[in-house]
Amino acid sequence: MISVDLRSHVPTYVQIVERVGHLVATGVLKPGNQLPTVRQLATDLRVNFNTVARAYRLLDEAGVISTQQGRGTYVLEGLSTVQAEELRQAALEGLVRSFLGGAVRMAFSPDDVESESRIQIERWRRAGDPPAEAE
Amino acid sequence: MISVDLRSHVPTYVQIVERVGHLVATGVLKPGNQLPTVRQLATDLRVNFNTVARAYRLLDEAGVISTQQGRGTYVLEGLSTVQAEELRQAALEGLVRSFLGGAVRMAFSPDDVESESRIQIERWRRAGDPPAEAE
Amino acid sequence: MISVDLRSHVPTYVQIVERVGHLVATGVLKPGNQLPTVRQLATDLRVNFNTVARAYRLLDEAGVISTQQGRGTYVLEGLSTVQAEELRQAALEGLVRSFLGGAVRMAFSPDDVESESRIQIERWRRAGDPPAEAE
Amino acid sequence: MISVDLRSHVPTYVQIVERVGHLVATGVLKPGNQLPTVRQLATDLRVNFNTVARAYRLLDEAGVISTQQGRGTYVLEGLSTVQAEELRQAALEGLVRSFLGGAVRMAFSPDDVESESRIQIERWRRAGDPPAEAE
DNA sequence: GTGGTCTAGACCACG
DNA sequence: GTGGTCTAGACCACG
Repeated sequence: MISVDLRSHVPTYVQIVERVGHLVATGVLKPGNQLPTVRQLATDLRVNFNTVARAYRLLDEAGVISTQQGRGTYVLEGLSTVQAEELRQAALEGLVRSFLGGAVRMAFSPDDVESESRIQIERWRRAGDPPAEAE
Repeated sequence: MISVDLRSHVPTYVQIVERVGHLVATGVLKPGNQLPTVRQLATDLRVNFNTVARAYRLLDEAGVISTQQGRGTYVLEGLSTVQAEELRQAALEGLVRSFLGGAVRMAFSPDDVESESRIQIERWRRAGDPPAEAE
Repeated sequence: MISVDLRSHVPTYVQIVERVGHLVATGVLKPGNQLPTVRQLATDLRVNFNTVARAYRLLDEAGVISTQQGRGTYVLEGLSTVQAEELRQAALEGLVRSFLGGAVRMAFSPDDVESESRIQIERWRRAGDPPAEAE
Repeated sequence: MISVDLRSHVPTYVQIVERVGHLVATGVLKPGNQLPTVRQLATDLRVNFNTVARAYRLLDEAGVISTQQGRGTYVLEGLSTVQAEELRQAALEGLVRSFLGGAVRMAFSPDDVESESRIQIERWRRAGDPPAEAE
């Protein structure tokens, strides 16, 4: 259910945060559900347990999950669907902002950006996957 | 003419590449024009010598400028408007790809992405500037 | 009569020690009274058997209760009101010491600490409950 | 200027966060000042550099310092004395809240707590140091 | 069994 | 030179 791409330049622990955050936000993981243990997920993903622990710690600080010493890690009860949706929306807005920030620094116009985005999103829709990122 | 924001999380050398690339692409820097020396620009921007050197090396490899040992650095003569436009287009495509890659990792749908992009680009068009990136 | 908050960051076994110690100190549990068995209390509180066992062991070591193999666990006969008060006093002193230790590590002055304590204790007196701890 | 107690049960990285936060809050470290490098401070404190890095990361997330890849770590320019004071005040309030929370769980009265606090703070004032925490 | 802290050390990105 | 990421593994606290 959770997978990471070790060759990506996005740190492994960030990928885990994104994946788990997504599963919670979309309701695949429901409030109260136990997450895989730190060591179990580390084994599954073939990464070090510290890497998973770091991701879980960030998710805990973000109020998405609740870590209980010696008992395990659980999706936070208090997180309503509304809140989950808000987290997701905030993440999307941040993503777009940082994208447009890069475009502005390179002096692209809104028209440039809109047209190229339209093309690639359309390709993504058809292919089921977006064009691969350059290495 | 070239400025960088040291507090930004975008690496300094990337900012320099973007700025110079932009100045060339928009014709502010014309073929044959001499760029400031690495040492001069490093002093002006108050950044490390190696940082500017790395940016110039990347621009050289991209065929935007030509570094001539002992003579200085020049905007490439041979760079036609067409080529400049191609470089610019490639940069834009890369930007969009990396944006969509992030969206996929967080499992947003093409619709999600399209609608949020549309909103923020529209805001950018009206304001002249896009929403600020988070710190 | 005994309850714990699993979401609190205070370890479960510490909460049990505190609760039982309190019930004894205030005379709700009197010398000779039998405590629930480890297994019974663990079931009631929905916590691990070992957690209750650890709490009972600490209470035993502190001379508050007496665990008699195969017979059950009892509030100590020999515990006079005076002794109970001494235990209570020792607990309070430990609490204050650890509080002031934290303040010193963060370099607060006695004046800082005294004034903030005064404010919150006053609020507690009026409200019947002190300000909630952060999650 | 920064010291830690490796025998304390308070994690080393938390102690570093507290110390540095304090130095900033009291103006000993001023906005723009560079902090010791991660590796340097680790050597000085005789702890692993990862432990220091973790503390710096937390301070960065808290908006106290600014970490600049390859350049070093600096006290954040934007942090006004007012903000620093607010951070400090919030820390003190949290400390007192968690102290009173413990007292309530053990069923002490406001009077109990006030009187014991008064005694130990007075001792601290006279001795220059508060009573040592139990091991 | 489950998570937390810490170390020693490799390798990398940025300057 | 400076910070970041990751690993392998020890040892601990809590359950």
